[in-house]
Amino acid sequence: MKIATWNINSVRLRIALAKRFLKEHQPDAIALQETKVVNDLFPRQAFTELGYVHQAIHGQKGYHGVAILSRVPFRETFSHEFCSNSDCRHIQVTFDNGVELHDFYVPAGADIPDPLVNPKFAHKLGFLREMAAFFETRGRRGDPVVMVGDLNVAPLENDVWSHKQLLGVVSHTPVETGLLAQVKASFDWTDVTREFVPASEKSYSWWSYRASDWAASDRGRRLDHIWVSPALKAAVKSQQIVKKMRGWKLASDHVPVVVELAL
DNA sequence: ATGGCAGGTTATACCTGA
Repeated sequence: MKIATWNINSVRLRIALAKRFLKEHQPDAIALQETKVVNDLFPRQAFTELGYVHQAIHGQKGYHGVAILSRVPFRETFSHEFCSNSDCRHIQVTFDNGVELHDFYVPAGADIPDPLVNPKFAHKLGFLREMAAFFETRGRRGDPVVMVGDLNVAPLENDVWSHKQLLGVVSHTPVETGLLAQVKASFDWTDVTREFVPASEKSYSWWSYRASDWAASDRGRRLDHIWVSPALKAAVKSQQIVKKMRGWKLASDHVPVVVELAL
């Protein structure tokens, strides 16, 4: 079973890129973030035509929005509301093979890394705390569960282009990476990418639009993650961060991450 | 150290992203 995650930064604007990616990589399911569209206007047909006929969509106007598009059936969909906020930032499905997939879009947190003066940063920290509580409360750690999404935190030193220069920058501050570690511990998650890419090696999934030459400056961050529960750790066969897509015309600033599971 | 871009919106400037 192949699962992909991608912050698509507007599903309507990037439908051609989505088609190209799906044809090339043939995932069984793709989890999207930042779809930026209400459910009624979601381009369902484009995905249906490619075989992704099972669709769990949770969107809102203009911002955020998540969706899971799948070629394999799922029997259940659910969205949990975090921080008593109706933002569309989570959706989960349970496939007929028993695998439960969670798709998250964690708040970015804006610029100032101080929850006392920046309510968006406070929201981000609260969201991460609730994620940890959500999985602690869920229990049943023996279940086959996959958690993917734009977590908006680059946890390790080599998940950013300069650890020292980004320690005070939102996405890599100690309070954020500390909380993400708590989320990871809440379900004994395995960070799939780092099972294959050594911690000593740089790894990014996002490059800013603001660089004049994203590839030359290569100031990236690894914000997009695939985690698996202990029951699935042995089933992980490969992972790929599809870096070349950052260079496609009209690219998202995030690229997809793909995991292959022997299921 | 800084500035740099992109997407959406009852738009044509402003908010958000990270």
